[in-house]
Amino acid sequence: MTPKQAARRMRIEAAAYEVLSEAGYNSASLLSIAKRANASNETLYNWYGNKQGLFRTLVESNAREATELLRRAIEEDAEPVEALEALGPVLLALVTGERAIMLNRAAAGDVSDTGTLGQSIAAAGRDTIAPLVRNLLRRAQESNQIECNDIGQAADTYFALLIGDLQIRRAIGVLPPLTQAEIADRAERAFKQFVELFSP
Amino acid sequence: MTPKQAARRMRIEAAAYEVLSEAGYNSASLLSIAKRANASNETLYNWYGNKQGLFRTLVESNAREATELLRRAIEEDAEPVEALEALGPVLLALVTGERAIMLNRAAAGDVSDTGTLGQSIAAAGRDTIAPLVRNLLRRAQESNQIECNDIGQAADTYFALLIGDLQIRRAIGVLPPLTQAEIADRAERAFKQFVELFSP
DNA sequence: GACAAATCGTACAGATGTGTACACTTATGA
DNA sequence: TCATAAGTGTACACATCTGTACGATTTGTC
Repeated sequence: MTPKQAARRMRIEAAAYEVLSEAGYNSASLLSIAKRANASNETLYNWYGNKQGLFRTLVESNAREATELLRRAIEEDAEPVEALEALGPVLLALVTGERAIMLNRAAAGDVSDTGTLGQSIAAAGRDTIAPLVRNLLRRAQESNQIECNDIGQAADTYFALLIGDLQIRRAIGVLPPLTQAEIADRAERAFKQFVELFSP
Repeated sequence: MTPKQAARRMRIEAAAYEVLSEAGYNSASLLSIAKRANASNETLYNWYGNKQGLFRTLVESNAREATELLRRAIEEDAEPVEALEALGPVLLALVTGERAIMLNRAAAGDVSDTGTLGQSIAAAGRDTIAPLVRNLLRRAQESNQIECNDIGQAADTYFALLIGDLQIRRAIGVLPPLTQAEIADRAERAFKQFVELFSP
């Protein structure tokens, strides 16, 4: 893979996001993406196989960046409860952000087709983050900062309080992107409510 | 509108659900729906205008039934807290049910197109239910059964605890339909946590 | 600089969707 | 019973997407 090819790939994936944003998943044909990227559609077919393949790589690279960001937000703090508090705004901004929402819409459109996009999103998203949060909660439990029988259920409750139905409302287009202030508010409230529910 | 026409409409809308279920929103063409219903596509265009129009009526009739169901669940109990407890499983079953999820997927696919489906879902769904819940909470507050500064925020918290990210996970196809037991469990847990957070 | 590989631009066949048109059939109502 | 309205089945023009093909051009490598 030459540097030029890497740049080409970035240009193509940027074009894919642009077209996805303007036209939506159904109307985002490989042809239109190729044109936007000044690339040949034959190249796209060679590289990604088909539309699902292209968007699957989008999901994966997006998730890789996101996971890295979250991992940093968590591991900067040695103190688990503080780490949880720091995680909130970052995670909330990510999952309600424009890119994540567009990819979720794409996955919803792909369910009756291949269903692979949703699987990729879940695998790289929740299935990667939830274990991190469970670890955090386990450490908090061991140092008697929180109290719960079922770590998994506690993690679920945290996600529910933090994210709630924001994602689906963003996905169906009835909720504009959240402002920084809204994100901070909601994350703080979710954290406080979580602590209230699970404090010893 | 003759009875025969009403039956025809029901047949067409049932066909629309069938095709939607099998092929997804993008692939559900008016032509395929017309064929499935043994109807002429010209009739569909006359009656509904276009694809969005057809699915918008689906959303609206589905929401009308759902709201009626919820209103009954609430108003059977004079006691607001009991009504809230009774509402949980009904609401959860509705919003994670196959029809609601298919319509949400359709709305996600329609965002970059007309965006009207999402608006209809929100108008007939959350925007209709939330006021009912807020009324319930206000009554509970007046009889000192719960305590909160902001009714709207409390209602949000209730929805977050009850529904969480189940809808989006159902929509992208990574979560199978919930069983009766799962619905009952989750509703009970959400109710208990809500009470714990907002009891005086 | 020359050769080989990768990529572009364009074209193509086949399939499908949209929205409209029209002759023929069925239902509605006086 | 008969005239009018409504609906069916089929066809059409137009547009678009998919996946493939191929000569021309650019890029990487020796």
